[in-house]
Amino acid sequence: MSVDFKSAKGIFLQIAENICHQILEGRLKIGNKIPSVRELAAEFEVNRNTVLRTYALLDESGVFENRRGIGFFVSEKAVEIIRKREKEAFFRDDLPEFIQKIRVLQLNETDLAPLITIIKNNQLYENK
Amino acid sequence: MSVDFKSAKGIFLQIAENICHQILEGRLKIGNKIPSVRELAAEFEVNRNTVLRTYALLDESGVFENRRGIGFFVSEKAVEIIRKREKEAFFRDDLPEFIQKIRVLQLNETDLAPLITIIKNNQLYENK
Amino acid sequence: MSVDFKSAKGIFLQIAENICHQILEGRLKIGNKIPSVRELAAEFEVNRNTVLRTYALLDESGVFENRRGIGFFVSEKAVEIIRKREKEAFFRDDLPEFIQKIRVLQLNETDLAPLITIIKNNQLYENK
Amino acid sequence: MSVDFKSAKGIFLQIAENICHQILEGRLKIGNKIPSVRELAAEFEVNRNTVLRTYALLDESGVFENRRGIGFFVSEKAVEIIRKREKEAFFRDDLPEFIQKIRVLQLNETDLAPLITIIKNNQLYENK
DNA sequence: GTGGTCTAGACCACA
DNA sequence: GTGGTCTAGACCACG
Repeated sequence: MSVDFKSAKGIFLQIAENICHQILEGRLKIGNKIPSVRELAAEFEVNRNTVLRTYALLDESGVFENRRGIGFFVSEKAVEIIRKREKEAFFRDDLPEFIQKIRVLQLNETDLAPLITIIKNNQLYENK
Repeated sequence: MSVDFKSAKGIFLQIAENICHQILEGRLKIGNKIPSVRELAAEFEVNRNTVLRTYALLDESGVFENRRGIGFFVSEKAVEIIRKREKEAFFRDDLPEFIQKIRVLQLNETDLAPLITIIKNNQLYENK
Repeated sequence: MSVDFKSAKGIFLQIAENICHQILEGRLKIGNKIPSVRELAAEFEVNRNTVLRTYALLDESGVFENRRGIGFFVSEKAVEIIRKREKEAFFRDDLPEFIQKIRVLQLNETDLAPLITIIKNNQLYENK
Repeated sequence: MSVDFKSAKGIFLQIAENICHQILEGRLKIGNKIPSVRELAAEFEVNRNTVLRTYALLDESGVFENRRGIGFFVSEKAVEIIRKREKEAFFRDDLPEFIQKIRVLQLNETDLAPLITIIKNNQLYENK
């Protein structure tokens, strides 16, 4: 659990992604208490305000719930909200850009064989 | 041919990509003279400094050739350089990130059908 | 009887309002003993300190009377005090702000029909 | 144009409201450039970050549009968005709370005469 | 010049 | 103890 201070992505966003992935993977479950702002700031060796910004973001978007004077908790709809948000972003931004690149670079089935394998594996996985 | 002023990507980068893609697709050929900074600035409705920055970038990466007092031209190795650079970036950054997202979102063949079609079409294209 | 942990209003204030309204509506009468701090804390599922703060507030504003070693009681002037305080606050703060919003949003008789009905019903109520 | 440093409402929110009202009243029109963060900070005698927060808020909610390196502008849908947001908040929060208060205080037509007059005037205003 | 991020530290209300 | 706001100032990319 660490942060890339050199990345183009803001630290507060990296922390947000980190937390969201923990929720998606079930390491943080619905209703769980999130570490306090001060705790997480210490863990990531980051300023308190940076973590606060992450939490405010996740609070606004409905992933967190805030109980006054107690702290933040994983909201009931957290998984749903995260998955929906990421899916929308994927089909709106990532996929078109990716397609544009393979077109421009004229990449073929051979170049992208591992990608195709992975897509088919996801399929199998789901059918189990 | 336009620019997204709201995008997270720098405008000078958007213009650079635009020009590189024109070169890859053969709309701008080796040896062609590049429009002057002020022309392109007018076309994109953008500050001249922004275009200047794009040109400096493409010049120093070897895509452009600067003939003093005359202007910029598409360098001989432009296509080669661009393709190499973009291909490297694709396999180093874009593809792993894309695969990661597919995994997290558990997308299957059906979700990504259009993508697969495009990859196969690229294959055909190349066999011609 | 419950509390909104997400509200912007402090929880101790929500509880205070709740109690005051019970007094105004006659569900808690003058001279009645107030439940102990720990009882109320259990009922609202709230920290004892929070209830303590509510009681301190109502005590110092004269709504409660503290009989040492016994507990808190609804003071003789409770109804009078609450009504006066809330009325003042209403005409000083709430009403002007409400009018301001009606103006900005250009709300008309139709939009506010339920409100007008309620005001007229209050009239009838009083004439009985 | 000033800010109440003692108010319970955060400064950044007061500034946001201030700007939204200017837009609703037509003093700031669609497409107008907003003063830079630094300018407004100086005007309100407030820290740059505070104004930045206001602008980020209005940007996210679609009231502002951000052109990289140039500044913020009043978005096309600004009026629509503000009006919609305020109307929803009014009917969801303010109106029920207001009704609750006039019920508890048993206020009648006489007490609220000025309010009723204003509602009827809004009606007339609209019919013109 | 523009906005955007981060830090450090003070001060506050609330539980 | 919790989060929330504000300040002051540094540093960055972009136009």
